[in-house]
Amino acid sequence: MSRSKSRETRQFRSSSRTRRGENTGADNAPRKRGDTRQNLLDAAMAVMAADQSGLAGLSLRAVAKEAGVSPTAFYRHFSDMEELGMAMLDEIGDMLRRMLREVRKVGDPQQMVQSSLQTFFSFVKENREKFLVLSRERAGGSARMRAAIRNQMSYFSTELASDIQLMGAFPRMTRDDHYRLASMIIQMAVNAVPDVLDLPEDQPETEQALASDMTKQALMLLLGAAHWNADRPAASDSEKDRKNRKGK
Amino acid sequence: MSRSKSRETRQFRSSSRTRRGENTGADNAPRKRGDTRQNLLDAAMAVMAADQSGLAGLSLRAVAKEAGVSPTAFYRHFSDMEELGMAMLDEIGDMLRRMLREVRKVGDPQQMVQSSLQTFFSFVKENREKFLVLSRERAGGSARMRAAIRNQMSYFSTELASDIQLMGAFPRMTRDDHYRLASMIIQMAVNAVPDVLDLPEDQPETEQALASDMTKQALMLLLGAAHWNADRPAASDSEKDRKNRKGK
DNA sequence: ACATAATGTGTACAGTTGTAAACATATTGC
DNA sequence: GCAATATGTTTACAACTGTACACATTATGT
Repeated sequence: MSRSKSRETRQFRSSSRTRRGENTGADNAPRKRGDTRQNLLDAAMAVMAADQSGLAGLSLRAVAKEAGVSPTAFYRHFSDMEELGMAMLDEIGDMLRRMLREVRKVGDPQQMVQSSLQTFFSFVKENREKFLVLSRERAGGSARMRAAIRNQMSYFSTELASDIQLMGAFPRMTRDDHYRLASMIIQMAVNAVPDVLDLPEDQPETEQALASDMTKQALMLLLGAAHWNADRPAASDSEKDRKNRKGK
Repeated sequence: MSRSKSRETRQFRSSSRTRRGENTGADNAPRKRGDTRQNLLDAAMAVMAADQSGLAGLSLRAVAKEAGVSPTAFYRHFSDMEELGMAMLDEIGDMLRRMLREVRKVGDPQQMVQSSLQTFFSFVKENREKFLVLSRERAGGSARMRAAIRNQMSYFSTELASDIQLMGAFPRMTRDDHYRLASMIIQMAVNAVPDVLDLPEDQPETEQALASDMTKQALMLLLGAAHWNADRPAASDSEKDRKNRKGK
C-alpha cells in the first residue's frame, strides 16, 4: 500500500492519570476512561472523512488508533464494524431530528423555502462528517445499513409531509401526494449534500449560487404541487393511476 | 452484440498446469488471451456486486482471481485500481448514451414520460452491475471518480435539456431553467436506481408501484415547469428583489 | 527470420488486517 | 473490604494485501 503515513504506534496512550475534572474540550483533549465508545465513533467518522473509503472499507485498527485505543478495545463496544455503523446512524438520526425541529420554528410560510434551505446549509456545514457518512452509505453500505438509512429518510419524509399538509397549501393533494412531494424535497436535499460538502469556504458566492439553484428547484416542485390535479379533470386520469394506491 | 463474439476453436489451450485455488466463477468459459483487460473490468464489477464494497475497498488480488489471471497481470492493463474505475466509467458512459439514444426514439410527446421510464427500467435491469457502480461511486468514490461521474451526468443533463427545449413545451423557461429541469429528472432517476436494483424479480407489482410513483414525480416536476414564470410579475422580478419584498 | 514489444506466470517480501488468549486495572454492588 | 463486572492492554498469529523481480510465452514489425 502506498500509504505509510505513520509508522507503528508503540503506545496508544500512556498513563494519563485521571484527575480530569472537565471534558467536552477539543478533539485531542484526553478524555475520561468511559468515553471510549464515543471516541471510537468520532474516530471512525474522522477516518472515513480523511480517507475516502466507505464504512465497509474501514480498518478496525485504524479506527482504534485514531481513537487512541488498542485495537482489541474495539470489541468491548462493538462486535463488528457494521454495528459501529448502526450506532453512527443513531447519532445521525438525532442530528436530523434536531434539524427538523429547527426548520419547524419558521412561522411565515412565504419564507419557508429559503429559511429551510438556510438551516439545511448550516447543519450540513456544522455536521459535515455525519452528512458525509449519510450520503456515502446511502448507496454504498451493507443492505442493513441502507435499509436503516432509508428508514431515517422515510421518517423524515413523513414528518415533513404532515407539516406541509397542516399548512393546507395544497388542498387538492392526497396524503400520498404530500408524502411524495416531501420525499422529493428531501431527495433533492440529500442529493445536494456532496455539493455542499465540496463548497469552498472562502467564497460565499458559490454557495449563493448553489442556494439559488436549490431554491429554484424547490419552487418548481412546489409549483407543480400547487397545480396538481388542477388541470387534469379526466384526461390523464387513467385507470392505471387509480389502481396503484399503496406506496411501498 | 458484445457478448458472444469469440468462439474461435483454437486448440492452443493455455498450459495451465498450476491449477491454483478453487474458482468461484460461475461460467468460466476460456477466453482468448487478449481479452484479459475486459475480463478484469467484468471481474471488478462482479466482485463489487457480490461483495458490497466500493471500488476503493476492492482487492486487486480478488479481482485478478475472479478474472482468472495472476495478480501481477493486473499491472499490464491498469496501473492502479482507480484507473480501472475510470475505464469502468467509460463503459458506463457508453451504456448511458445507448440509453439516451433509445429514449430519443419516442415520437409521441404524450407518452414520453412513461416510455422513457420504461427504457430506464429495462436498462437498469439489463446493466445492473454498471448502475450499481454508478450509484455507489457517485458519492463514495475518490474525488477524481466523483468528478468524472458528475461529468457524465452533466453531459446527460445537457442533452436532455436540449431535447426538451426543442420540443418547445415550456416556452417561458430559459435555457438554464431547462437544464435545471433536466438535471432534476435525471437526479430523480439516479436516486431511484438502488430501489430498482433491490426490486424482487418475481413480483412485478412492486415494480409497477415504483414506476407509478416515479411517473407521478416526473409529472409533478413537469407541471411545475409548465407553470414556471407564469404566475408572477414577469421580467422585472429578479431573485434579489424577491428576497425582501415577498409580502403580497 | 529475427529482434522487440506485449502479455502472461510464479516467487518473494514487507505491511496490514482481524481477532483470539491471557493479563491488568478500574468501577460497582453488597 | 471484597468479589464481580466492565474496560483496557499486550502479545501473537494466520490470512491477506500490493507490488517488485525475474522469467516464459505470444504477437508484431521489418
